[in-house]
Amino acid sequence: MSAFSERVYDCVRRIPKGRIANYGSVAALAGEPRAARGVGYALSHLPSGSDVPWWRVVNRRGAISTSRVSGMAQWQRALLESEGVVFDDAGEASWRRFGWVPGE
DNA sequence: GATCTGACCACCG
DNA sequence: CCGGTGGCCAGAT
Repeated sequence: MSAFSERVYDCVRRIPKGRIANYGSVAALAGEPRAARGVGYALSHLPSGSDVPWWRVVNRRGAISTSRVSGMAQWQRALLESEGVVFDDAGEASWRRFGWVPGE
């Protein structure tokens, strides 16, 4: 694994339960402010048995970005809702309430 | 080793 | 407000 991926996983592990973070923020914390794409890749190929709460990572609008992967969106949404995150009619979580601010 | 692709985002126009 | 473009990372062909 590259150092970047390691940092990404570490940052994602820091996300508190019931909170969400976006790819951009995670990338920034990992040292690459514009590497959101790399974050998506890293999370899409997570090592089996990893303790990384990937489901707490959503897109900039607070919506599920895993729609591209069949079945994933439903799964992720269920996990987040079980942690207390609420999605509105647009399928977006209230960033103001659940958004994780690094350093909190 | 070049090119494409993918759970994306910021920056212009 | 919407659309195009560039930029980042890692794996696949």
